[in-house]
Amino acid sequence: MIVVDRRSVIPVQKQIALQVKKEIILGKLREGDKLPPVRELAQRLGVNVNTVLRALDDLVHEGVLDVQHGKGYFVSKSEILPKELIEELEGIAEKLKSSGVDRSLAMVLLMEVWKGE
Amino acid sequence: MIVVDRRSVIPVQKQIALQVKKEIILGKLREGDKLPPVRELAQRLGVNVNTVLRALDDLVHEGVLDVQHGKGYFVSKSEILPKELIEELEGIAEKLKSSGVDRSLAMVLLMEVWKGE
DNA sequence: CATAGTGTTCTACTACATTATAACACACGT
DNA sequence: ACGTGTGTTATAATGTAGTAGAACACTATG
Repeated sequence: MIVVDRRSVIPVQKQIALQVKKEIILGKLREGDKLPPVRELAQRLGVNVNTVLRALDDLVHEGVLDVQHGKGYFVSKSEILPKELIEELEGIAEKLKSSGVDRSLAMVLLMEVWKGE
Repeated sequence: MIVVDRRSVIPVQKQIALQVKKEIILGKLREGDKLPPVRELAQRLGVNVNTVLRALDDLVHEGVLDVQHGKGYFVSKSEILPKELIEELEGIAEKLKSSGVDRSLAMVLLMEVWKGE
């Protein structure tokens, strides 16, 4: 399920790109799958077609999607994340919330601990 | 250590606010501690004074900081995060990286798993 | 070859984060 | 009372994300 949060500080364009990648890594979108038409996506998300277009173009440049003029956007590669990792993440999310950490702060902490790359 | 990433899609203003909160929750800034002068912070971070000011004002409104005209900004409340949680986060960060997940995608996954709030 | 479904490009407009610069206001030590 | 260090406010200029709307181009199907 792809959604955008208009209150977020993260540009809608980036949110869409990241959400598509998320769907892929969670295995909900698989190699070869066709994405909905850009106009439909735009309407569903309540954003402009151009915004969707720019998001998907970024993913094409990254090699995640594949586009065919007149046909549509397709998933070109998919690496699925182990389910255990997701569960582990869920556990940590709960603990952080219990400690009074909110979404944004959780992200910063994860980044603080990321190091490298 | 507070830093801003100019390439990030997250507004500098927000980055600064989040970084200060991070320093507090990690225990590096404690209740009553005085922050560096806004001009000094601005120079150190390579941003404009106004930007620092807006970031800190947000934190004042949140009740995290306390400001005294002519004196400075002070930490007004501090809740420190358990060290085990940090270590747990570090562990999962490593695993995610091994699975080819990058910074941005890691954030999206964390948010996906967050639910509620 | 006509039509419907798709992606593509362009231009104009708006909103907002950020910068730059300056002037103003409060606190404290001398 | 002054000067230095601090926060505060205001204005103008710039850059980028996002919107809106239209026209264009490719693909498949009948």
